[in-house]
Amino acid sequence: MAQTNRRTSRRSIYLKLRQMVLTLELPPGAALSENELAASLGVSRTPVRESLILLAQDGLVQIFPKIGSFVSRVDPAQVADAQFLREAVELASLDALPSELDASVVAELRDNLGRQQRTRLSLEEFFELDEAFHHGLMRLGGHGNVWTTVAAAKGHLDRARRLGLHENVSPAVFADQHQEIFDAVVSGDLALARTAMRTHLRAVFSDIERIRTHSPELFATGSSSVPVRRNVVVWE
Amino acid sequence: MAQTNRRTSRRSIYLKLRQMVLTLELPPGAALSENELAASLGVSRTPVRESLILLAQDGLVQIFPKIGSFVSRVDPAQVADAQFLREAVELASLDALPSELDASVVAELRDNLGRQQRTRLSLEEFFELDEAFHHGLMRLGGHGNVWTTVAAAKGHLDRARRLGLHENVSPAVFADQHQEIFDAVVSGDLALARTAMRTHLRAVFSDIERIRTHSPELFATGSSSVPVRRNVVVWE
DNA sequence: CGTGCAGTGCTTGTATACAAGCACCTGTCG
DNA sequence: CGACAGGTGCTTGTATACAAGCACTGCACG
Repeated sequence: MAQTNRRTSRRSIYLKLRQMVLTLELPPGAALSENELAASLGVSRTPVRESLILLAQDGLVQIFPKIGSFVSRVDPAQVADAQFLREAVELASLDALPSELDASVVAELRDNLGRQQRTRLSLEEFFELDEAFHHGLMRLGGHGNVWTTVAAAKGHLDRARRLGLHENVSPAVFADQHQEIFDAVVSGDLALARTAMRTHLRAVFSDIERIRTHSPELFATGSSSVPVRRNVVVWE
Repeated sequence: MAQTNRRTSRRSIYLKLRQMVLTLELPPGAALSENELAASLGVSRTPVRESLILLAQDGLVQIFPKIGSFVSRVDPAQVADAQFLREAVELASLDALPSELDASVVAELRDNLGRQQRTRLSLEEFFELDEAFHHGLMRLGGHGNVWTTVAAAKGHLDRARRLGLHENVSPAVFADQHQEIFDAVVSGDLALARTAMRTHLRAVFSDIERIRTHSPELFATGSSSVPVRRNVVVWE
């Protein structure tokens, strides 16, 4: 979707920061100083600032003029919105599956599922496979590009999911659900595929409330977002 | 969705330019010079530039480093993507309608439909009512916030629609379809509502190919987007 | 006449300087 | 001892200067 594949420092910084936010390396609520980021990245404020503006439009960062920029807390309402959007789009994509599936994509998905079953799998590796799997399913329906929009809108959902998997749930459960969806798709059983997909997506979603009770400080509390100035560190 | 309600010149410029692009006041392919815009708006390049970056992420502007920025041509593929996303989300929203509808929203929609039937209605007025109508329907299903995401993603679709209505199609047809959807919703006939909605959205969509044959220069041609430097005007 | 090549003027990308404002800290005064 | 006022250091917003590069123009040369 994004048109600038040109390599500019703004783009690389944007991707880097976005990755750090989504992986919780930059946790919700963390303060982001344009000056600090610029210094640590070895560039000026300009590209850093422009990256933060993009992240703010993604809803991953909140910018308070003259106060500061912060990694946005996970907003349960936005998580629910992202879930609704994702379910609507992915189910509709299943309905749009052609009778003859693209063999290369099917093979790719099969390979992907094999990797998901590996025992030694880091969280990040699993998420990467998960993303590729769902994206691949939408490509089968001919709407691979729409995944970009869904992916952009589900930032909050992704962070909540990572919180969930940080706890104790094994990715194996989700891997099995992926396999079930895939089997239904290749066998042409659309009704089963829809049911399996819906079950899968909602299983992912249901974990969030549990996490919220565990780590309420990572979630937004209603509408009163409280920006907290980072303590000034004095060196002497 | 956007978090900065603070009044900054960047935000106002962004909204203004976005409006101008969506209303075709800035036609597809038009060159956007940061310097010219800054001069005409009476500000520096910085806020203008940041606005263009936001518009680029929306897919409404293409920025070619060291070459120029241009209002993106209407990409039929992106139009189709937006159509798919919109249909998926709006139909899913109908499925999520509660048994008891919010009376105030229903009244608002009824009033909206009344205005749509007025004879003397400018194109912009109709589009505003159309937006509010579809947004209201999603609010009935409890997913009003998702409309923001859909609205952001359907920039290409909106411009194509405007091109379509610029020709000769009367908004009255669409107004009647809106009425049909609304009647089905309030009567609780979900199946009819779904059918009517799908018919409506696809009717809107079907016009695009016709427009494309009329004004091919407004559409993107495959992948080879050709940025054309604006002729230099010499004053002497 | 055709071709190549430097000049010129625009473009966006980046860096830096200045402006405006919030929050905390601290000293002073009641 | 408490409260208020101003200093201080950070924040982001905006303006400006410089850097790098593309594309066209027009002249020179074969």
